[in-house]
Amino acid sequence: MAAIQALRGTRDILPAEIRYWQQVEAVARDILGKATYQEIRTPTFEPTALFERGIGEATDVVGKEMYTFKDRGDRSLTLRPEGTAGVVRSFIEHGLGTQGGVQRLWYCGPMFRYERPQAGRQRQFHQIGVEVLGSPSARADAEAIAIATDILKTLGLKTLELNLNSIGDASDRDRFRAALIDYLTPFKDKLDADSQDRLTRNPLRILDSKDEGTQKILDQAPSILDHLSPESQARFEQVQSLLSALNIPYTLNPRLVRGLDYYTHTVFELQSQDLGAQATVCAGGRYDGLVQELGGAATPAVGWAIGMERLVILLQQLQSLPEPAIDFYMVSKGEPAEAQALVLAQTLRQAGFTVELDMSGSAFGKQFKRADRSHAAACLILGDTEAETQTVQLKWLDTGDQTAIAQADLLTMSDALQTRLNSRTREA
RNA sequence: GCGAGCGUAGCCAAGUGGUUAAGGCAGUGGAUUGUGGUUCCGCCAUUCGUGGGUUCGAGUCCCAUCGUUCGCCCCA
Repeated sequence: MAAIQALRGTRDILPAEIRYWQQVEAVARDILGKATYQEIRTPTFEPTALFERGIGEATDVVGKEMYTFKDRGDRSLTLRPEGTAGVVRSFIEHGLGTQGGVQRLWYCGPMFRYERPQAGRQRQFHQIGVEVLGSPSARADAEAIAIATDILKTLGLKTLELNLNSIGDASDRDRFRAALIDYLTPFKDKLDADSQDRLTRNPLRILDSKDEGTQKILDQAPSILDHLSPESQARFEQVQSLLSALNIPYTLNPRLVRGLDYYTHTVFELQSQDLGAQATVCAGGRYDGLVQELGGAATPAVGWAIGMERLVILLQQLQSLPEPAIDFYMVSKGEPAEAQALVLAQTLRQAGFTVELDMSGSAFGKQFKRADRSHAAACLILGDTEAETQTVQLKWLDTGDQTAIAQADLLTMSDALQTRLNSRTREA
């Protein structure tokens, strides 16, 4: 019978890889905690209407990438394709904005989009993201970006490029859209097919077309930055000067536009040269209209999301994380000894040591071979003789030193054992 | 959704239509019946993602299907 395999676009994260995920989560948790961001967990499925209204019905994500289905109560559900809509729904539903002040929230978890899988792009993928709700200040944009770069830099990524743009507010964009259409229409026949199609549907998206011919035409196109209102422009300049004050280098990219409808003003992407076509590791921006769009009080907000799979790919290129260290490898043979070894292993674990118990029942020689391969600091050995005398042999694997210890004394020696273990770690 | 490449063991692979499917790593048994790292010997794919077809003969050619990789699209 054929074995059942993981679905297309889904994958298992095996123990050898999970260490990287845990490292990312630990670093993010620490940095976000220090900036007083609080974790929030929202459901992985939501009413379909939430994403249709939040992300925009005309977007590709909503139009052709959502996992949407009817449940047994005939409700239309969708597996979340991104994190922001759910967090905003929760923010409104629980009145998190009514306490005044700014809500700094972060989340992590799986997202779902029905796309053709590629390296760094799965159908179930994972994001870690933040949402800052309630501040219109440019400082909120700069703080959010600073925290993202801080997390990535702490993880060891030094070569990411920060692309920055402002797409202004709705009326800025209306004016720009008209100017862009005026400019592009005479060139319509020379644009690539996708861009021709977008000229009426979503002309801003033409700006980030990868087609060379289209890019050439765009060289002379009007820039969004020339169509910002004085207020939007001042706001964007403030974001830039704050980033400079934070010593965060960035590249102005007037052609950076986002595929989700809710963005306003600041948009940004952090990209790597080492990921192929899926280069964006972290992206986000301001979304001042979304809370109101979803039925809440008008609330300015900014956020971003990191693609975990892409980040982990980069980390694996960068460094190899060691296997977790084992303090003691428990070798035992013979029925009473094996029982005592189990009890002793539990006692040591409760005292804080990491103990691997060999349950193979194979010859001592084999068990020592495995002990060696486990890179444990020391072996604890129990055979018939030790079982009878209630002792245990302690053998340090680096020097080969071996001494007999009464089982009852092992815990009272734990400080000395810990000292010896620590000195070994320092040498290694 | 579109285009192209690739699927041989847990991993890396050789194999270019001719009969027993190299090799390495890992694993495992023994030399070594209570003491590791080296070494030596043995075992480890009735079968090449799956299903059809062509052929006297298919891992090798053809078709379909599934998976994967790269690009487009999209996006984190």
